[in-house]
Amino acid sequence: MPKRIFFDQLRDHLDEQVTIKGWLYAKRSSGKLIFLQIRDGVGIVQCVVFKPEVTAEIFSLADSCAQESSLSVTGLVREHQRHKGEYEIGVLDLTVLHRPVHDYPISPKEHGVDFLMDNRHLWLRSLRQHAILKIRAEISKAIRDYFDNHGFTLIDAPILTPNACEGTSTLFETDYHDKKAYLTQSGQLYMEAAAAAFGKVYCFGPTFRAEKSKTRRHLAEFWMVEPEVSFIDLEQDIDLAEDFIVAIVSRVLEKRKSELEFLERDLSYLERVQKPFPRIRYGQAIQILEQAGQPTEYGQDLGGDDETIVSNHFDRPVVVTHYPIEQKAFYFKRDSADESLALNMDILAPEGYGEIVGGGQREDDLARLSRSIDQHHLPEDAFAWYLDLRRYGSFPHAGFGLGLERTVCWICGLKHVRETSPFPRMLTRLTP
RNA sequence: UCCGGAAUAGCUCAGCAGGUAGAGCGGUCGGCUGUUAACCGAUUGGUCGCAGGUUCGAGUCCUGCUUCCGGAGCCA
Repeated sequence: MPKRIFFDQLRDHLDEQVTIKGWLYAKRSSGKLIFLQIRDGVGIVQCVVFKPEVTAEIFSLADSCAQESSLSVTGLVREHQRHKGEYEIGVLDLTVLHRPVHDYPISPKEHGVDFLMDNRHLWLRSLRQHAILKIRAEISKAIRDYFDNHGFTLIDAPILTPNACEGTSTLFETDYHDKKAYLTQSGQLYMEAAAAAFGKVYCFGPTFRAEKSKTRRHLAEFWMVEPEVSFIDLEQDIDLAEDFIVAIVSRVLEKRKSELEFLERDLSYLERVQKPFPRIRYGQAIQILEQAGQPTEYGQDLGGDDETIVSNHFDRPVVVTHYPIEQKAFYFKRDSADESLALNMDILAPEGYGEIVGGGQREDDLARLSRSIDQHHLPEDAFAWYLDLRRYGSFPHAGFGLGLERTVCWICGLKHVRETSPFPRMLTRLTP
């Protein structure tokens, strides 16, 4: 039997006999011809069974295969008769490795979201999900490559934590040898410790939010990358985030263009993602909202609609800085020019995709940080180790967090983050 | 938690003013030598989400519940 090859190797085996293994994606037949669309995890190839070219047994075997049967096919690689540059296989031999015990639930026609999510383990086999998750994998790799190539050290943050990192969101509670523990919602505080040890660090892993959020932008479990850099200020933090986002987008455009095109993504939006990003202050965002006839009171946080209006004013991601300090988490440093403002920044993705980055400069003064913990009604003893970072060689530092799924959602141009995760965990879904 | 919407065949849906349930797809059988969500013919398929109520009669009207969807708040 000829060597088994994958579909991206077909061009190297033109006019040769090969064996491929995969699953039957679709079948069309026409009397003496059967077209088997077979997926092998890499791609899809058309296998043509022509009655005069195979035994009667092979022909009826091909005719009897149901969707998602696993198959081994041996045949001749040739150019597709209708589509130049594509390859097909003229079948000579066929083995059915497994026949589905029931009809495959996902037909080529339309399905509802709930049904598809119930069948997420099978839905992953579809071309659309394949394209999205290939892009997700590319973005994950681009994230690692960017930081690894810029002098950062990967420091894995713990998943199980004793207390809230930020104290605002609800946490998933679990039992830890008769004590309470919580699933992390951010690795940031640990990254601050690591930044003092390694200078430039990042963590990249799953985080958890138990909020009762039920929107297109929320998951209960999502991946976040959080760089933290010693001796930089807010401006340099924004420079980093900007350079980083441009790098990710250009990598996907370079490596996953065919997937983006399959998803019918308008690439011009992504090609416009170049430095510099517009930078506005929270106060200016409020003005934009007023002019747009969507007045938001100064001091209020920007809602989802507000973010969309603001981001629609620009053709690329927009950086919004200097929010009122009361709105932000306890660890942000105040602006020395106006103590009511935080040295923070959010980056809003274009086209209404909302906040993909949140970050800023951290409070590095022991007394001020201690007071802030107090003002936020947080237990100071839980943050004793964190305050130590301000006791022993305190240093200005800044960082940010970027949500992987929201970034994938934006780059792919999807309507909902649930398709960006292989097995999304949401308010109403823990399975499969 | 709040506001809005939905639940009918395996899937996606239709079912008007209450009168005993329908299409497409899928499955099955048959036809076709180039199909691309193939096509053509036949066929299979239902506790109308659950529990009450109104009525001679409820998929349809009313009440409660459940589940899901969209959004708000919160956030990445």
